[in-house]
Amino acid sequence: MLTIGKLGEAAGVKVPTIRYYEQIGLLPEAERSAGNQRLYGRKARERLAFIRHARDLGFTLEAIRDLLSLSDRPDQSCAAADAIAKAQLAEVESRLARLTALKAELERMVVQCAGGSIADCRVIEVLSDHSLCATDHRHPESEVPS
Amino acid sequence: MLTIGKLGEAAGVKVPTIRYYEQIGLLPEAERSAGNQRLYGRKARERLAFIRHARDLGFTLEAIRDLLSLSDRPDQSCAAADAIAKAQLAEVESRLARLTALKAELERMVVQCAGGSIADCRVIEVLSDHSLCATDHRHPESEVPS
DNA sequence: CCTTGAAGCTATAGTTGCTAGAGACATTAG
DNA sequence: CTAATGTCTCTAGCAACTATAGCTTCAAGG
Repeated sequence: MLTIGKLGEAAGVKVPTIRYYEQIGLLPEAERSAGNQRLYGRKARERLAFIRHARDLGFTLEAIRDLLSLSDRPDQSCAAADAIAKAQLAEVESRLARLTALKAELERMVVQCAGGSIADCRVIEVLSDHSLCATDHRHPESEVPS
Repeated sequence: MLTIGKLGEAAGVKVPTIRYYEQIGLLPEAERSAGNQRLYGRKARERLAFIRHARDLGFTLEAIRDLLSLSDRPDQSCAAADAIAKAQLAEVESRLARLTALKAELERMVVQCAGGSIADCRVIEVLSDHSLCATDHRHPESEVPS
């Protein structure tokens, strides 16, 4: 049995994050020692590793909640899990596309900056005037996931 | 002079967002009409367009605050603005790299899912066991901007 | 056995960048 | 003139944590 600190170290998750996951019901309430400290066994370790890995892959906690409840029913169809993963893939692809466009525009901005004074700064200028953007494209919705 | 609604429409920014920008000091306090409604002139329009454009390019509000205060002093060196833009570019590039890796992994997960039952689901399996990832790479820090 | 320092506990509040709601007043179209 | 928007302020909520305060428990050294 591991204490919360050891578990966090093992899984690469910070201690308050583990407590947070318990609080929102993503992890079950941990067993407690005589002195009221949380103790974790193999199952909790595996569940946390699952969560961590899915977070690394960009799944939201909501999606992870769904995936976890699916993995608790191994006899059912895999379609739902597949759908969640596909949605996540689509999301990642769309973010990639947006970021790629942003990168191009930022690069142009930075390259054109001759290092003079603010008055001639391309960076400020481009930001001030959208029409100075390379093409007449409208900007992507936003680079930050909604 | 525009009302807040017209301004928002013109700039592609929602009304509460404009009020929020004013509240956090990104926009100056607006003039008011006799009936206490906000009124905006050319300068406010330009400033909001600047903010909107910078947000579209992924700059944080903090970075935008800096860029705005730079653009208010047109005689100074452009180096600071350049540095902010370069930092943003680096951030975007790193996110791109991470997302590209995620995409590859998600694609593998999805492709390998044969559509059987959860017990054989690659999606769940890969999430459960990091060692099933294609290579022995450690995952990127996180795909979500910190 | 006792002390000290690290690690754990709870609870609350802060972060970023908004968004949504309530309830009241202002403006405008018909 | 009335009804429908639009705007006002204020507060609370979202994701996914992170940080703080003030306490208790635990493990190791003297």
